[in-house]
Amino acid sequence: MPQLNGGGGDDLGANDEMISFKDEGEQEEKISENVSAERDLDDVKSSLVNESENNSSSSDSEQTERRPQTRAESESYEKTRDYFSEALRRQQDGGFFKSPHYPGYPFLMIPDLTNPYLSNGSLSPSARTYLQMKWPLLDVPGSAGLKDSRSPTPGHLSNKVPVVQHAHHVHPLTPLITYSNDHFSPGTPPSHLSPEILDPKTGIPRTPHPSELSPYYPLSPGAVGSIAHPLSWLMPQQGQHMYSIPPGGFRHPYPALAMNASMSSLVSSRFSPHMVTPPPHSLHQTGIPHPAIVSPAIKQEPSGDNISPSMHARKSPVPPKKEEDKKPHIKKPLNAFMLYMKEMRAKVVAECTLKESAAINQILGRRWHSLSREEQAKYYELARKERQLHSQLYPGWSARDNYGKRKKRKRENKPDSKPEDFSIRSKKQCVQYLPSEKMCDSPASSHGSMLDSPATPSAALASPAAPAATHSEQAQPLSLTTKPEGRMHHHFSLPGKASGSTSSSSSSSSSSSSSSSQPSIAIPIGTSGSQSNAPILTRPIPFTSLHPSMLSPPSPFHQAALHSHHALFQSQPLSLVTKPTE
DNA sequence: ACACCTTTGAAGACA
DNA sequence: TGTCTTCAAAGGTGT
Repeated sequence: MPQLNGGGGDDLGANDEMISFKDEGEQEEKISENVSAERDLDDVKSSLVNESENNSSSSDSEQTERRPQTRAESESYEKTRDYFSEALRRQQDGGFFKSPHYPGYPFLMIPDLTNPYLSNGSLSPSARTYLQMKWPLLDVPGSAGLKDSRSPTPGHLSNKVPVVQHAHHVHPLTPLITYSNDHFSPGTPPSHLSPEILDPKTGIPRTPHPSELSPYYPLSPGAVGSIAHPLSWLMPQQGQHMYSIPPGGFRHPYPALAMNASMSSLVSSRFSPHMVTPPPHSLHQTGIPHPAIVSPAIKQEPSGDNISPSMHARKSPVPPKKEEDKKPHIKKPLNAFMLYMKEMRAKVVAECTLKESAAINQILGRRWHSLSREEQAKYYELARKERQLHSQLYPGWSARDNYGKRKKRKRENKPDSKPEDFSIRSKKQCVQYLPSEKMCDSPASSHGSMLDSPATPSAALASPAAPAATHSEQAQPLSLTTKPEGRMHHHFSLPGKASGSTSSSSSSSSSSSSSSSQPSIAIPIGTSGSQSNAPILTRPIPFTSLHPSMLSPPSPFHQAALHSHHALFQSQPLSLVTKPTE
């Protein structure tokens, strides 16, 4: 990731981005994790699909739409996918995208001007903010989705549908690749089969000029050709928009909303006339708003966003005069973790039966730490671009503008906070949020601040300074096992109430309300100290988690120990604490 | 209806 | 400068 910083004049504060350090052992552990987890995950996914078929029609259609219907199809699909994956690799090697900084992002996002900035995924497909260009022929299952696109599937009408993905050869970012096939209109040629884009004026397919790929970002020129579009990250995977817009569309009350030529050309160049319907609210290209804009009226009102684009077209929006008075809510640009979270949420949801975002986020946080530095760097870079784009769109915007927009987030003064508690900082609480019955992964110990890295992600990559910390435990294969096994004796099995001592001591009683009903084993381990929330382990505690080496860069000795330790735990698939061993 | 929960990171506020 | 707070996403849960 040489372009991460490169002194490229990033004036957006990207230089202070931190990347959690992961030692080398984690890489191979991750590989092992993926390999070992894939089988289990596939099984679980299958079961999840079966469940979902009975549970939710939307989920059903989503799942069936993306998954092979039969075993024969599945096998064929697997083979085909492998084949194309290989082809993809060759293609990448061939330099189709030269020196891909983001080998996992072989897609282009197509903004959809129809209704690009609705706030949630409960929208029709046309409301998608960006469509994704996929690698040619890579997206085999997508064709299935494509053929079904004629009938609006609930899959893109709801963002709550877990999207099952195959774990094989799945880059952490691939959800973005596979999710939006059905957003190509039925009559549209399979745009994703070709990297070419359509001229917005003529509609003639043409090959995108490299300069068009990312004219937003003058910096990191090396990434321009490889990163499809920074705005692609504004397009969540489940038909959800990263930002919202007022139902009446944007009227760019702020001069900042007027995009400069390069921006508009970039956006417009992404559009296929087949895919873009006339803007229902006379949205000019130069008026393309950043989806961060959210009308205060609808910001907290998902239902209000569910107005279909057609409705927008039909009924005249709210008198613009009124909205001019209101200052639209410009959301903060997403940070790296948020980008990661948006992307991986569906996958985690699909892998687990968890639905609660709090629990999912714990898993995501853990996975975030288990990411390799390179992988994290991608998100840091994209977050940086996100911020830059945001700043370009809204030069005068400040995060302070959003202060107070939310109603009282946290209880500032927790009456029960104990002085000796490591949760002195009131921000976070040590709560084992994951229901023990459904736990598919234990939350990560939060040691982000502990993993202080050099000033830039790239620097972080070059000179890891973070401790080995709990990554050995973090990199445990994601297991969805729900039945206790013999391995259980490896960890500090405690009665379910044992967590009470931990959570009660480190968290407010109120905060544990959601998890109190399902007590899970929570064992605090060595904490970062700088991070407020105490890590809760619900797995066998790796000795490295407690080892002093976690507080310092691993020495070769420690690395060797870690490796052996990793091997040990790799041979033992993560046993989840599903119920107290009693 | 709305806040909470949970995660990390960015940015602002404040001492 | 360092610490703390707020917000960004998400969606189930609780009030």
